[in-house]
This record gives sequence, C-alpha cells and structure tokens, in this order.
Amino acid sequence: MARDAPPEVLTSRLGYLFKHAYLRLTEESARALAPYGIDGRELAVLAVLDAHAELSQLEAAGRLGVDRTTMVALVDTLEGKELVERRRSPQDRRKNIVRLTPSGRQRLHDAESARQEMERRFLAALSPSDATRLFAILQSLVTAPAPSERVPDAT
Amino acid sequence: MARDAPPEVLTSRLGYLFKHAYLRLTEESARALAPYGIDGRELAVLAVLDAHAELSQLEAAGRLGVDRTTMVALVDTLEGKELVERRRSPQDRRKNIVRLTPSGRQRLHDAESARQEMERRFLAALSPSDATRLFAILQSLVTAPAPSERVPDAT
DNA sequence: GCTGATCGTCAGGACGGCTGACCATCAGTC
DNA sequence: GACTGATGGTCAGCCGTCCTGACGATCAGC
Repeated sequence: MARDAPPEVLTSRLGYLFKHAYLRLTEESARALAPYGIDGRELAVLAVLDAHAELSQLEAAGRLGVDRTTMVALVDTLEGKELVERRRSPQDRRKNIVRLTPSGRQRLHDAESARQEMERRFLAALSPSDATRLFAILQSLVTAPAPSERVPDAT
Repeated sequence: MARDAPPEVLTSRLGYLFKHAYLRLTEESARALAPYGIDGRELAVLAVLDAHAELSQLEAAGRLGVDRTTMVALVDTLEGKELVERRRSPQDRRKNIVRLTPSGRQRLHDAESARQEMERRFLAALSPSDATRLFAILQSLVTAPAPSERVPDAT
C-alpha cells in the first residue's frame, strides 16, 4: 500500500489535484462523522432541512443539487434512523414535507461540531489566510456559470 | 433541470464545495477531451507513461494512485485504442512494461493542449493570483500527510 | 526443487448516480 | 363534472468507478 509521491506531471493537473483533495476530505469526513452514524451527504441534508422549514423532497433535492430519485433513498435512510420524518403536505398532497425530528436536530448539532473540527484539521497545513482564500475561490468556482454555459458576448 | 442556487448552509461546507468543483471540472474535462476519444484519467495515464520510460503496470498504478486491478482495465482500453502497448519485461517476466505508441504520444500532445485550454477557461472566473494560489493550496493539501496519519509530537 | 512473495488478471460486489416507467395528485379546460 | 397535461414521489434497472478475493505465472532465497 506504499503510495508513491505523485509525480510533477500529475500535481500540475487540476483534475488530479481536485480529485485527490476531495478523496482525502471524504475520508477524513467519514472518520469524523462515524461516531454519529451518518455521512457527509446525510449531514448536508439535515443542515438544509434545518435552514429551510417546510421543504418538500424535490425542493430539498434542488437545493442540495441531487436528483429526486437520489433524494428518495437519502430520506429513506434518514427516516430509518428517525432523524427526519415525512408528512404529506395538506396544501398539495403530491408533496412530502420533510422535517427534522427532535433527535435529528440534536444529531445535526453534534455532528456539525465534529465536521467543523474536521475541516479545521484538514486545513491545518494552510496559513489562515490561505484557508480563507480557498473558501472564496471554491465558492466562486462553484457559483460562477460553468464555462460551457457562458454565452459569448452578443456584439 | 433548473438548478437552485446553493444555499449558504452548503457553500460554507468544504465537502460540498470540493465535490461540486470537482464535478464541474470533470464535466468540462470530458467535453474538452471528447474530440480526442479519451477521458481525463486516460490522459493522466499517458502523461505518466510519457514522463517515466519503462514503467510496469504496478509502478504506473502507484504513481497514479490507483489500484492495480483498476490499472488493468485502464491499460486494456488504452491498448484497444492503440495508444499504449504492453510488453513483458525480459528482466522480470511477471511485469508488463507499458509504453506509449507513436500514435499515443501524438494523442497525448494534442489532448494535453486541449486540457490546458480547458483549465484556463475553468479558472477564468479567478484573478491570475488566485489561480496560482489555488494550485499551491491544492498541492499542499494533497501532498501534506493526512490529518489522520499525522503522529502527535513525541514530547 | 521447495517456499513465500510479487505481478497481472478476472469475477464479483459495493456504492453513487442516472433513466424510464408508474401511480397519485394537481391545475386548467371544456 | 370529466378530460388533459404537468408535477411529485417511488421503484426497477442500468452504468461507472472502485475495491476485495482468488487464481496462475513468475521470481528470489534456500
């Protein structure tokens, strides 16, 4: 399992760097959240549900950027852990309103602390200013329109 | 498919940011490399083989950070496209030396230009200094020992 | 000529995510 | 009120990526 140091021809590639940074983060995240019985994706769902009351499954999926069919499985497992509950919307009986249970809200709170601590450790190799900068950079990369979606100036 | 703007509760999470930045990059990469009939992973293999002559499959896998069983499939497809060729090592007949074919070297050259152009577009939302900084940050995150592997000071 | 380790290969499974179809429900129309 | 099209949730099935476990071939040491 001795992993070689990655050669320069790889560490100069954005794809390689993002992939492996993400893999490392995922591992650390799994380790940090294991005691709470959830993974990073599930925690994100709890956080979104906590931030916006009265979300339907589809609305939550939209905010999370996942497919609605993926959302079904996600809510299934969280409901199995009794961290969220489904209830049909009286206004529109097609919709499932998903809410945190009290236990879900507590779990969110606890696991969120663990996640923040994990991120702090993950960024420990960086100077504080680099850590801040990284967040800003990632946010603009994720928020900015994708290059393939940018329309050329209509001159 | 109208994707909602991600709420603040997500854009403050490192995991969400890395995942979606990586997803975007993967999409752009696939689009940019499609004309060359390879994907980003295959291009990385070609680049590693070009940089180090006489690599066995296992050595190449080690440098790429992939499993040796994954390497088999990777070399299979590249060999099917006649971009690389296997040849048993005379020194150690257990080993497959993997080499670029002339056509593979040409493809690498062409696709590499496309990749660089793609990265340039991907980072277009950033200032030049942020783009440079991003590379340095990612490199230190990927190169530094993972937090879970760091041994506490023996004081 | 043994024995244990190494390399490549393959089958199989885990996991995440998608497509396509289905049913229930809603909103608009006649 | 009945019909029609769109919407939300669900499920089966598929695909891509990656790993584990097993196997045969080969090597190095004795």
